[in-house]
Amino acid sequence: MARPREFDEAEVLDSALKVFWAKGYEATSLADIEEATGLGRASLYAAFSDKEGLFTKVLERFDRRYDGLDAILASGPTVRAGFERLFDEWFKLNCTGDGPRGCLMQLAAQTGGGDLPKVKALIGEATARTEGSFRAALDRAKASGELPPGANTKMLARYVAVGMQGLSSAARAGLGKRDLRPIAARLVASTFADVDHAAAEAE
Amino acid sequence: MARPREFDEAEVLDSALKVFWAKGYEATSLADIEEATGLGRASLYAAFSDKEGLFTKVLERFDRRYDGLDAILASGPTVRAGFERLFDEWFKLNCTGDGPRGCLMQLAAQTGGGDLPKVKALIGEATARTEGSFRAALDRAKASGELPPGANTKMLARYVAVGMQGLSSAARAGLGKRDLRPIAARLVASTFADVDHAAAEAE
DNA sequence: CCCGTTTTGTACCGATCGATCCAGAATTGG
DNA sequence: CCAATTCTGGATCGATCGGTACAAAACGGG
Repeated sequence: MARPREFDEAEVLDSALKVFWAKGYEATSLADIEEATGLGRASLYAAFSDKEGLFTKVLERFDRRYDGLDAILASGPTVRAGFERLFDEWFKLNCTGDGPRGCLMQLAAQTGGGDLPKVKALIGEATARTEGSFRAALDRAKASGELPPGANTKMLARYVAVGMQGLSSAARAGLGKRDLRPIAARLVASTFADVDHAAAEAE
Repeated sequence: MARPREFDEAEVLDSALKVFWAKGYEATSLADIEEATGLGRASLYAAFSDKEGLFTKVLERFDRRYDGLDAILASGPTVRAGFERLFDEWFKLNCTGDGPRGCLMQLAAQTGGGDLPKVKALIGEATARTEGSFRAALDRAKASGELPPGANTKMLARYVAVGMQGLSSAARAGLGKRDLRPIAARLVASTFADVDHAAAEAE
């Protein structure tokens, strides 16, 4: 009944994603996006009302990359093995391929449109979801005896999440999988270890 | 012999620091800086040639906040206690007061002027210095028996540094000292603990 | 007291920002 | 073939960007 679109929305979002991922929200201009996507201004604004609207759609799409991670976290023979597999997958997503490194969510949380309310909401939601599934996994570990009964799973979940943010920053700063993998391994190990007891014993 | 300056360079840098710290490099305009410092354009450009020049001076000034940290790291009865004191001080610098939270260096490393060569050099230098002093401290720990002889101090130094980056991100995202202190404590403990042995023993 | 020198306030520069407008191209239903 | 509708390319908008030009203002040396 009318002229059809000449582009695939998913492809456009992927192209825009690369730009935002590489340069951040503020430093990315609509001219950059026009060039990366091949679309004209009018088409962009018709499809995604705003720069902010485009960015939120890009963020939602990026977030979907993590969709399978919860299943991976639950897939291991132990919860700890689940976390190890989770980080393996995380490295595939954020430390390889042609795209930039690190997590776009985390990048956006630091500066990029931190004042944009929708972006802030999306980030908060994603963070809460991540920490929530971490905590659920650690609760399972507590139930199975993999963690001691007194373990503070809320704090430990945040501990892993904060560590992952550190890995993300480091990846963005240029460190590769080779450097970061042992760090991730120790992060996971230290989540399940009685670190204070072990350190006291070592003295 | 000529008209004297009507401003104190250090105060101006501190005012500009707050703006860059809060908004990031790209999102900070010269108009913002004029307003924050009270200076006019001409004075700014006469004193610090560029926006980039101003930012690098600001970064250098920020970096000086960490000057005492190496001494603090070496001040404890044990190396581990030194790290604990270091994080106490780090929290004072990056998690309290009226200023923004988190580390400006880390913020700049993610986006803000990551393409500006001088900024990149400054950040790389600061990172190397931090990891270097961490590693030196861990080597002392190895010599004193606080760490086992086979400990990979280079990796462990990076482990602590990456964890600190995670804390910085989390602080910027809004988490307070109350949330982050136990995480920092576990980070330090896990640096000195034989996490793999301790976790295996727990099973 | 005037001159040389430096700083300061302000107006202004071209470039680019995000966003809008509009005429023409492409499609389907009649 | 026409009408209705949607999409596309390009021109263009006011605002703001970082940076500069310039003249008045504030000093010290002669």
